[in-house]
Amino acid sequence: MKQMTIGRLSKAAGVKVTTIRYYESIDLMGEPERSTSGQRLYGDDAVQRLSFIRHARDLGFPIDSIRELIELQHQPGEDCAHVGVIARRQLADVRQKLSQLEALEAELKRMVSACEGGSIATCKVLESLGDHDHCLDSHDGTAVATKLGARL
Amino acid sequence: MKQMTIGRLSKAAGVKVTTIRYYESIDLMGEPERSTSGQRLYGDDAVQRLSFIRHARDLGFPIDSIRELIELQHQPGEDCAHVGVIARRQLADVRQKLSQLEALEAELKRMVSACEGGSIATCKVLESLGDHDHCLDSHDGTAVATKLGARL
DNA sequence: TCTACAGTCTACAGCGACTATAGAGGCAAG
DNA sequence: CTTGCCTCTATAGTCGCTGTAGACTGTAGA
Repeated sequence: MKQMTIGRLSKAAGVKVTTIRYYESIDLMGEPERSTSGQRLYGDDAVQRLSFIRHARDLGFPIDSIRELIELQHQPGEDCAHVGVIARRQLADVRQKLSQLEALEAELKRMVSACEGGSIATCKVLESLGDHDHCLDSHDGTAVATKLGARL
Repeated sequence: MKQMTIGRLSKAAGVKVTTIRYYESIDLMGEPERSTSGQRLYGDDAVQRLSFIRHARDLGFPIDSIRELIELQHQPGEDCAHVGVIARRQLADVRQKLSQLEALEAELKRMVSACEGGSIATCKVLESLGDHDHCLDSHDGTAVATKLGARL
């Protein structure tokens, strides 16, 4: 099989068609050839590249990091220290999110198990949420969850 | 102190001024009174409500859940079962994200420690990313990280 | 009173990484 | 030829804010 349509590429790499087109629009995937009727045609190299992107996204690498990694890939002679930096940055990011999520888990668990039914008026969950002085965050005005959701 | 400006409310609840106005625009915070010159004026109840919102956001509750919780708060006679459902849903969400992040952490750690320097051509990190058959995800075409980032 | 300067106002664009929708045209099997 | 899926472009929406521009207001010191 020499050339495949976007749908086949999509299945081969496990990335949605619309996402592939999106990647093309942000220059993460190069522009493919086109059939006479204008349909995109890809070779096997596209599967490789897209799988790479997908795997990196699965690991939470932001698009810009993936762009860097792909550029580095194309300079096989260079030292891979830079790659290590990017990967460790990502690992640190994941670990930070992990510890924040663990704190969230603990508080939610506590809240949920404190609730033994009854009326809204005495609900421990709402009480706990309304509690003004809680423990989770430094007071910089940004929600923990916001930080968590920002990337990854 | 009877009435406070948005800046004071911001400090009292630990939520940015712009965010408060945003909450107003999406009807999460009601419209406050205004001074003759048009500045927003809040009472202490606003601090309560905003702190509640902030705490819930810190725990990753999506805005829509918070809206539900606030509505429930205003029906003190009702049973709090619904509150429990919302909280447990959030807890389940957090736990799912935790387990995905743990898997990410493991793979990233493996990748990073496999890299002992050298040239790009032999870099284990890139090799690992390029590896077509990896283990993380079911093949539904959505990146794990996407799911993680979606909410929370 | 004048002058800084911080705070507030509205309206709208931008972020990241897609997803969804509309409306049109293409392609292969029956 | 028709059915039905695939592909095309372009645009708007998602979530939860954040940032910007440009104008006005409120307060404290000289």
